[in-house]
Amino acid sequence: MTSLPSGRRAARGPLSAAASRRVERPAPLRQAVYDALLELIVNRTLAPGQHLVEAELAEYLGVSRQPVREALQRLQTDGWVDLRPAQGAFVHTPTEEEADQLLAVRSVLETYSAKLAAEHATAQDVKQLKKLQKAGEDALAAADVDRLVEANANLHAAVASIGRNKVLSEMIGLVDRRVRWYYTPIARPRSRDSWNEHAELIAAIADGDAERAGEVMHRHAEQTRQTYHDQKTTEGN
Amino acid sequence: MTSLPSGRRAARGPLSAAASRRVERPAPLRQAVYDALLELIVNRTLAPGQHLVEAELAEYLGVSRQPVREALQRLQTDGWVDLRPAQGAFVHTPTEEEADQLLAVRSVLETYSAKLAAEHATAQDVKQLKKLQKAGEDALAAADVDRLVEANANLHAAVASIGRNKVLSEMIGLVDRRVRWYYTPIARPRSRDSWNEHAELIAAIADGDAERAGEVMHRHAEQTRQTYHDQKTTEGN
DNA sequence: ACCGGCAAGATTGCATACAGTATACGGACA
DNA sequence: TGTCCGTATACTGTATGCAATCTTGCCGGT
Repeated sequence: MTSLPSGRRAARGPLSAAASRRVERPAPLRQAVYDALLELIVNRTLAPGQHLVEAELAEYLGVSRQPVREALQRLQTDGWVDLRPAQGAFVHTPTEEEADQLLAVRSVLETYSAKLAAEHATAQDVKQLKKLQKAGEDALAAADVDRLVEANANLHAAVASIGRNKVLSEMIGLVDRRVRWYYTPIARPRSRDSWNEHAELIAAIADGDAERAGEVMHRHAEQTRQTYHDQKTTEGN
Repeated sequence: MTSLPSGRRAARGPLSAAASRRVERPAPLRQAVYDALLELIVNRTLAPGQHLVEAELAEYLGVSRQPVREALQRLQTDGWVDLRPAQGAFVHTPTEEEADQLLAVRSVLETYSAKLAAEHATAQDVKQLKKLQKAGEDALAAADVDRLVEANANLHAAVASIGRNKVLSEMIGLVDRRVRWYYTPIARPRSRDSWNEHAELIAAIADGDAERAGEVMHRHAEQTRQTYHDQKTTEGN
């Protein structure tokens, strides 16, 4: 793949097949570049610490330096790259300290998110959660790690969105993605426990029991944090 | 003021006066532009909803469109402007809903921050907090609103920084600034109460009592939230 | 052999130029 | 008179160009 799907000039057929009701502003290239680069970072094609040269990325993606610059700057504010003045962009290198801080913040945010979810969840919402839970169970049974990771992310995102606090769920989205990036390379041993906790969580939300939902989520998050920490400290053996 | 202090080409005297030990990379223009624009937004020179034309801002600030664009994009991710594709930037218009969501998130984050502060505070830290508290009391006595607002922000920032969680304190910084922007235009009647709560908070932190510090901060934040809400609902009278 | 200075190449940061889209205005037609 | 359509203008999005700066490697001195 050497260039982006240039959706920019996508010829919109004249009312073709009742498609695209919405006005559909052409998404700026920088967004596509942002997504592409983030993907490359997350899947470690671009390694932590690596120097990202604007011109190279531009050529690789088939665009000019401009959108690349803009994407890199947003990647910086979102914590994925470090931008050193007059030196350029470097893929952010996670430290243990930072990972722990992120896990702590996530724990706090998601605990609150779970409480809100319990307060706001409709029958519809609960149904959706159970569906996501099942997807996770299936992935677990199939031992499909990729699907499991995705199901996990989806479930947490769903809980956040049920809380009806956009600011909160966007924040959780950002933090969560970074945490997973740090966490992924490490063995992920407690899947079974984790999904049991999810079941508990959903039950609490279904009951509208905010206190319990918060408590379960807190335990869940701290469990993860503990696991991460244990992994790290026994790593050198 | 029509142009930025062009620190870029600042002639660095050859080892002049032992100044600048640190390498001191020249701060990119976009950062100066970001600061300038944010100031203009916060002090309402640029009103919510206003269309920000890149060329105008560029001329006003004495730079090209490029750094302005980059600043605007970061202002977007930080929630100060909305960037509509092919239409440009508009100063973000706060909604009541969003304000409440931000207040809720801030409450959660600062509660945690207070707990951390209580766990980590050194004698030095406590001394600093008391100094900030005194600054606030002075401003209160002098009925100096500007200084009071600043003292308030400083105190909260100090508490956050004591917690030794950078991720957390940066987040609080962003959220807090936005909340203050929304909140400021509204009458700020509970200054006295607020600073009494600060005193309680500092006492709890000094005792290293995380539970109590968290509880006080939570009460403090929810109090503010309630005040905001009351103001809003009685506004039309 | 090691250190400091110097020059060449590489890369960023900023400015300018160009292309494409959205909005506003005005005239033709019902 | 009101509405629709076409054109003109304004502004954004992207590309390219230029100057300043950082980095690297080489050379001379010690």
